[in-house]
Amino acid sequence: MSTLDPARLRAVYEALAVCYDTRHWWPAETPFEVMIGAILTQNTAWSNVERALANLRARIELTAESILALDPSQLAELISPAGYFNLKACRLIDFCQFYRESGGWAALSALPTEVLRQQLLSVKGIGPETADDMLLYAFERPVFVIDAYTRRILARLGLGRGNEPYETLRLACESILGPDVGLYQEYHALLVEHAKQVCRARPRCRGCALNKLCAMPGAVST
DNA sequence: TACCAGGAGAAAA
DNA sequence: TTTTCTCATGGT
Repeated sequence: MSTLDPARLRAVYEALAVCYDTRHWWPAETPFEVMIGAILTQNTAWSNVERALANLRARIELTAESILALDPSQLAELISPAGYFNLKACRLIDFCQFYRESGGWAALSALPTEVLRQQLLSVKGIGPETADDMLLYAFERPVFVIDAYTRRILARLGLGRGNEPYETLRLACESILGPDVGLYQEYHALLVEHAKQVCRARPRCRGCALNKLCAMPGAVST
């Protein structure tokens, strides 16, 4: 059972929206590049992912065929700034094989959202968060992304326990906010930006965009 | 030097 | 079913 309060969930968005500029938050030239970035950014700061993407762009055109044409060790070397390079090289290859065998962008983007989500999740190395990043930012489907920042901030505000199953939290947020791709993209970006810029340095959110919400009943003041 | 970052999968308990 | 471990570089 979710403890999400609809009014407070919307208030969080409104409070953050006036504080951060998240335009071009997921910078990419193509949807495929978004998907590659989603894999590379697993447990990795975006600044390091940018270096890896720059290395790839300097060497090849960012397509599934070009990545599959690379030698795995060569691919690992190019993406090394993003960390876990051997692991992520395998994941990129697995994903590119899936992408090509599924018929590429045209075929995948024609699938219903839930079917597409299950297909993405069937690829080794793509978990719920990575799949939902792809669905929201590449395929522009109304899927709310739950990441560690989202859990942390919502739990701190008393909008959850912080340990709910991924699907429980995602469906609860989607139910409250309604299917709105633009809102989901913006909300996720705002939560990440807020967590990066304020909450990490100030665990109690004092003086931050969510100051008033942190003081409301149910919020965690640790 | 230690910790964290836009996770996921496998192994162990 | 839940928890722990592994993968690894770069910034603070």
